[in-house]
This record gives sequence, structure tokens and C-alpha cells, in this order.
Amino acid sequence: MRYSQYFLPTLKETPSDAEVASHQLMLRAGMIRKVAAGIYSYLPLGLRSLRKVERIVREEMDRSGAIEIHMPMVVPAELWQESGRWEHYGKELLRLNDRKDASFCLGPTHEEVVTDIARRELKSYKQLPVNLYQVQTKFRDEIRPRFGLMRGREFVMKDAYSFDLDEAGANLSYQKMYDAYRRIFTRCGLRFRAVEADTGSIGGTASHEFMVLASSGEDAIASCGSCEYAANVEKAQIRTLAVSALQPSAQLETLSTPGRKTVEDVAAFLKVDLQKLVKTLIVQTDTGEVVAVLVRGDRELNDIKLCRLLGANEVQMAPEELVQKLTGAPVGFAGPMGLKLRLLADQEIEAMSDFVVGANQKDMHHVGVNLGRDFTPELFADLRSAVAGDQCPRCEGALEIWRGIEVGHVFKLGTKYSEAMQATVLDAEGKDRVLYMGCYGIGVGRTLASAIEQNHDEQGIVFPMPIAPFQVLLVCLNPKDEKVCGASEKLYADLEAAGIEVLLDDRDERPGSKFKDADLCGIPLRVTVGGRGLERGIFELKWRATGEQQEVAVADAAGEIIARVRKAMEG
RNA sequence: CGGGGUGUAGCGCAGCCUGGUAGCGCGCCUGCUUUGGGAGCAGGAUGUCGGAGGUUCGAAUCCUCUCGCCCCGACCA
Repeated sequence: MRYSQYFLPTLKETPSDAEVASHQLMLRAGMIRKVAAGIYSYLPLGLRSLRKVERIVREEMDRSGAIEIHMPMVVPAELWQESGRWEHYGKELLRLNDRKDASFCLGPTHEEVVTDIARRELKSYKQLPVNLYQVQTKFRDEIRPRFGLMRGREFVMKDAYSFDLDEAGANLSYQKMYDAYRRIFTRCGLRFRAVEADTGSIGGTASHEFMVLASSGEDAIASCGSCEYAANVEKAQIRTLAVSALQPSAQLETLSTPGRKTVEDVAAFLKVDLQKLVKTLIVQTDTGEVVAVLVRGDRELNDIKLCRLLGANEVQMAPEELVQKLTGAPVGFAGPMGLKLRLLADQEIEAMSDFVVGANQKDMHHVGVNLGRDFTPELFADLRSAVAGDQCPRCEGALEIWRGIEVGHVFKLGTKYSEAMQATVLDAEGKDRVLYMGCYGIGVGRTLASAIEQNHDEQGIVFPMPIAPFQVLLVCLNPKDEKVCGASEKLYADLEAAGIEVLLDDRDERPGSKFKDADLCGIPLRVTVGGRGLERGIFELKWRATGEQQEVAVADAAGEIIARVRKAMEG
């Protein structure tokens, strides 16, 4: 491809509405342009990279035995009503009506459609297992799209769905996907971890998220420094510490704490450590239940763990008026004593003594509080979020906390959808059996953005060879000079003939501009053809990633470059 | 949805407080010079100041409403 004939609009300055590196660089390098909030066009350079990622995904999916199909983006409401998700999915599901006023939605995921295919076409256990996948544009009307391709409303996703006769088969299908995902992200040149995850609204029994490690990641993951355990902090278990017999040593007292509403204020006012405080959180579930949850002053309640315990879909802090009504005090002074609510405590509380709680009275706190003597929770459970240094649930190691970007997610779905939609096959005994399903997603655009997030410097993108839009950037420094131009053209033709993806910068620009654009776009190998080098019979090679430079004789150049690119493609 | 911010040339921004016919840098076009890390000189084009209404002799500027976008939170394969 000739740069002068190409469409590659680069920006010298960073657009002000781009926050993270990948978003800024994809805009500057002319890979994407915004059309609306969370909706982007891919320009040629971005599209080339996207296709590279897609190709890797397809190759590995095919290798794992999955079969590509293509489902519609517009899905009739009936299918979603059958699974029950038409009611439950919420506003993220963009709904629309056709001219006959029939209801449809833009598919944010395709369990319903694929299950409909499966129940129509799969009749016998002999047809199993089957894994169907597609690469498709999804739409989710996100509350807050952000970070460019990282969290768009419209985005390219690979989604796969496996069907098995029983759980053992489903586990096998799951493992195949897990392995394929590892290969995919490895081939994309990403540093990532596969972590245990919450199944969220998709439902199901087990799942792993594939997280690209990046400081700008929206998720926090906990991983053990000593063993292989890794989990989303939403899910990460915290080992119950052995409870030593505690002797209450303090008298219960009630002190005035005027205006001290936050744990920090109370701790500072009473001159005690945050760890000596117990927060009493009044929490409301989506089913309307209201409970009080106790966590240590310096800890954070983990909503997901609480939901699991309560069997709720959602919990939120009770509104101020409700807290006032139930505790008899404004927000900030709630305490466990005398409270007529279910009282749940984080397991850590069990090991505390002589602590501080709210007194359910304006501007008052109890100190010297102890379990048993002063109150007794209904139960103790793991209810807080993991923090760095917590003990690993599997070994004696300590947990570390990382930021990560979720690029892939695999779920064991079980029979949630197949049962709701009656997707069954006949087994060897001729009996109807509900299919066991799994679903497996990869954010293709997000994977590309993550790769840039992980591979860039002050000058621009540093593409890993396998997903680079071009493999070689051939910079012709003096396109008006016959010799330089001729040498560039010859090399360009030789490389193209060998199947190397070359971008020839034949623009009549100053060298400085060309080099800046070269660094910005991040094509892995730059070959410079200039008058100076040519006089000495050499071209100059420079690797974007390492900055390593090398001169090659004009006669050897093509062969040398071809060999090096092929080697780099293998990773 | 709550809180904050912002909208002025293709991009980045100033002007707004204190109303008086819209500016800077980059980019773009023309010419000459220049040519190994975003060139120099000279000339040139480009704006319904996000939109609607109001106050005023006069509004980018003040007031009201509205829309877009960004950030924080809540939420989320």
C-alpha cells in the first residue's frame, strides 16, 4: 500500500475528550473516529488491525472445533420473552419497533437466538457436541460508554455457544474454549491472567474472565503471589482466620460524637484506629428486603458476595429516610444494638473486641462494644472485598491486587436457556434430555485497544507483529530523488511479492514528519531508504519496539526483511 | 440517574467575570526556499460562537430553557 494513495489521517495533537492511552493513540493514528457516544467508525488502519485480531480468533476457534455461523443483529422480542430476559435485561437492551409495530431488540448477546437454532436442528445426542460461534457487531446501551473502544455501546464481539448432552461433556467443551482463549490472547501478544469470576446476569455455574493487565483497567483482580489462584475481587474469597478466644476487657460506654458521620471522622475524634470501628450498613435488596451488614471500619462491603448470600440480584444502600426510620438516627450513626433487622456480619468481625459502633441516636457512638455481651449477629460470612495482603484461600500466600481489562469471558451456562426454551435431544435410551450449554465471549475491539494499552510509549503505538496493521513501514525519504525512489520501489515490489504487508511512505513530506507518523502508527519494522544510506549501499532497519537499528546491504535487504518478519510473526 | 465540567475554524485553545462587528497556535490552499526526527518566508481560505427563547440601541459575553460531549459515582458480557 502506498501512503500517498491511502487514507490515514493522523493527528498531531491529542483530542481533548480522550482519556486513556489506547483511545488517544487510536484517534491520533487515524485508526478510529467517533460517530456518537460509544459508537465508532474504523478507518483503514484500525480495520486492518481489527481484522488481524479476528483472524487469530477464527483460527483458534476453528482449531478448537467450533463452527462459525452468523446470527442477526436485530432479534424479535418473542425469543427474549421466552428466556425471560426481555423483562430482566433492563435499559441496556435497545428495543425498537418495526413498521408493523412488532418489537425487536438489538442483540447484546445471542443465547436466545442460538438456543432457538439448537432446539430446531439438534435432535439426537449423536449430533453432539456442537459449538457454534460468530464474529459480530453487538449493541448494548451502556449507561456510561467510555475510553473509546474499551467500553463502547456498539462493539465487535466473538461469541460462541456450546451444546452438550451432560455436564461432563459441557466441562470438556468449556476446557477447550479456555485453552483456545489462552492461545488467542497469547498470540495477540498480551500479558493476561485467567481469573475466576462472577457469572453476573448471564447466569450459570462457573466462569473465568480473561483479564489483560493494565493500570487503566476497569476491574480489579486478586491473584496469589505463591500459587495459581486468581479471581475478580468481586469474587475473590478471603480465608477465614482462626478466631482466638477474645476476652472483653472494656466497659460499654456511650459517647457524644457531634457531627461525626463518617468512620474516618469518628476514628479521628475518638483517637482510635479505623480497625477498631465497625460500620453498620443498612442495605436494601431488589426484592425489598432490608438488612444490616457489619464490616470493619477500614473495609468495603462487597455487593456481589452479599447478593449471593441473600439470593438477591442487586443490593443498594438504603435511602436516607429509610435509615432514619429504621435506626432512629440520621445516616452515620447506625449500630447493631437494638436494631430490628437481620444482622449479618463479615467474618472478620468475629475476631474483634472492644470496638466502636453507632448508637442509633444522633451524634452518639458506643465504645467498648463486644459480641455476645452486647449483640449477636445472625451469621458471620465472607462479605468484604479482598485487598492486597489478604490471605490466599488456596495456600499460605498473600493476595496481590491488579487492574485488568476484561477481554474474554467463558461461562458454564448449564441448562438455564435450554430449559427455558426447551432445547432438548434424545439420548441413547430415547429419552428427552435438556442440553447443557456454555457461552464464550471475546471483545474483539476491546482486545485491540488492550493491546495498545499495553504496548505504547510517549511516541505512539508499539504493535505486536501479529496484530500490526502492516508488518513493514518502508519510508522513502526523498520521493523526488530518482535513485532513492527507484530503490524504494524495487524493495517495495520485492516485499509485496513475498506476501509481506508493506506500507510505503512515498509522501512528499519532510523526514521529521514521516518519522513522527511512523512512531505514532507503531508498525513493527521500519525500513528507511534515503540518499545518505544509498550512497553507502545500505538501507536502515529499525524495530519500533526496541529501537534497535541495523544497516543492511541493498542487495540483501529484501531477503533479510522477509526472514525477520516471518520470525516475528511466530511471536 | 445523581454530582461536576465543557461546547468558539478541521484539531488544540484564548476571549465571557466587566456586553460594543471574533482571535491565537497547529492543520489546510498558493508561491519561493528548504529536505535524516513534526521547516522558513510571503500570501490566502475557513466560523449560523451547540440550539431556542429572553434582556438590551447592541449578546460569544447577561438570564431561562434545551441538546451534545467529557469526568466522578451508581451500574455493567
